[in-house]
Amino acid sequence: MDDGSGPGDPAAAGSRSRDAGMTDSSSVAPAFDTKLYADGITFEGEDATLLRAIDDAGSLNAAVETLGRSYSRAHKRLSRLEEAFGSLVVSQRGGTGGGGSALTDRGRALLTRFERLRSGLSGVTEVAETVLPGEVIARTGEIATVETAAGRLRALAPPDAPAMFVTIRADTVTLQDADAAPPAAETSARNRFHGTVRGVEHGESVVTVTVDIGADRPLVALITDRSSDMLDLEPGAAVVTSFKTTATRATPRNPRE
Amino acid sequence: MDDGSGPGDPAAAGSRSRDAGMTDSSSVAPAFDTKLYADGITFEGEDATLLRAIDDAGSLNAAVETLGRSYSRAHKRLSRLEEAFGSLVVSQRGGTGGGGSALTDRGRALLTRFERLRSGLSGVTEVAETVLPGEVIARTGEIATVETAAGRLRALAPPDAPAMFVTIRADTVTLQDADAAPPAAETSARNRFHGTVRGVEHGESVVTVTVDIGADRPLVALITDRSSDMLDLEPGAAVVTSFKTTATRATPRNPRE
DNA sequence: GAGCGTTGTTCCGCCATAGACACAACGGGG
DNA sequence: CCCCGTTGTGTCTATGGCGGAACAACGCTC
Repeated sequence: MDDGSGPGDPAAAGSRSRDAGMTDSSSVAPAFDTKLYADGITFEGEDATLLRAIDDAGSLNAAVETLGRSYSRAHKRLSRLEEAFGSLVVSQRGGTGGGGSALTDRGRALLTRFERLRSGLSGVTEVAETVLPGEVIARTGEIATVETAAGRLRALAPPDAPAMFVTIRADTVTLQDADAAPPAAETSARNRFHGTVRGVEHGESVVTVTVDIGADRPLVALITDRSSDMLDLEPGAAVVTSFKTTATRATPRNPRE
Repeated sequence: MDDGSGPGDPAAAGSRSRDAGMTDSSSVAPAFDTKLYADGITFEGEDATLLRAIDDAGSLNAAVETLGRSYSRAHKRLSRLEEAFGSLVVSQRGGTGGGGSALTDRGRALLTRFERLRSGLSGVTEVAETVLPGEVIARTGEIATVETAAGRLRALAPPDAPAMFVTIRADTVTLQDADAAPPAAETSARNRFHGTVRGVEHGESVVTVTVDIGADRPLVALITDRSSDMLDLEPGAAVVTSFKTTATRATPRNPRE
């Protein structure tokens, strides 16, 4: 089951135009399936909803009823999952109400583990990012130095590709006051660019700031409104942007992209 | 197709013990499927490998031959994909060698977009993280203040859950010299904890540092060896750890976990 | 002891998916 | 002009997954 766009419809992730697809390149939305692998099978979205339904309903029968699935299949699936993941549900046959099923601690833990992973993955698809084209000019191990329009930066990069896209997640970008910017030496070395604020877009309690750093596309930073107030950000303001190299990733690109 | 563990076998992501599954809770490995959604269908891992094979082989026929798939199915799949994503391949019927197929710029761009997404998602499953249990004590919009064993921190959190797990990705944690730690006011406000280095594990050009910050589990930070040298990190050293609240996510947990 | 609703297990059949196969169209090369 | 290998299209078939149904076992309640 697709759970790549948070709860509900995968189409909800990006605003798409229904008509085209031919011309509008922005109509393709990133998505993903969350999985937990063990021993040979993977615990997926459908399995998570099944466990949740059992937890709610108190019986496998009632669970598959509400989900519109078949009992036999769900039971088999549960058996296979328990071979790999251990006991997930305890079932009583006979007794009050005819019996029932309930999640074990392990089953409940697996469910929260799944949700935790899903939350982390959803960050990749939901958070804005800026991608800068560049060329690798040096490399030490898994870290490459990439020359971009904004300047040189260091990022995790796969080997053997001279042309790269560097993608910088907005939630990893830190903004600092341009005047009081501390010297780079006394913190963990980081990618650091001076820029001027282009736009400030307020969310509920979070602010998306676009900063011109000399590239053709601005750097996007996601910070709390509290931070935004402290730095009193407004268009035209000078800021220092910084982001860790271990948090930015480069991927190969076609040289003429 | 499963691509949640990088290229190849999904089992490669975590070292698992083949025998159990019953007792070893760490034998479950996170994984994912990368998807690009457009108009009604999703471009998935299989589609990506098909496009790559076409790009390599120069013809759809040779591509499906090397992949062991059927021509008819691959052709139909391509047609459906192109309805949603636009022209992905150009094909010539007849001519030298009987004809052939090649990727369009759009097709190649879709491929790199897919790979870029996959790279970002793989960061979630590959990078170490520390998860701290805690209780929500305040909330403003999508940001919650969570009380943990290490102290209070702020994180993105779903509504309506008092008990939370806060997960902090190692690549979002910044280390600073404890002596020269700048005041928190002049940067974007961040979660900040004093701690002492417990372990330093060297990778190829990257260092994993575990820092005791007062919780029962240490905070894990992933920094470059260059940064590690500058801070001259070693067990027992005092450091200041900091991480952005927009980069840390909280997920509901069972109160007794 | 009968009734009830659940678990646990098996078997059957439907249907969607994918491979296998066939065949026309195409266009350069020998 | 024929040959070739590819594209493009349709059809047949096998397989796997899933729903549906049937039935025994179970244990509390009445």
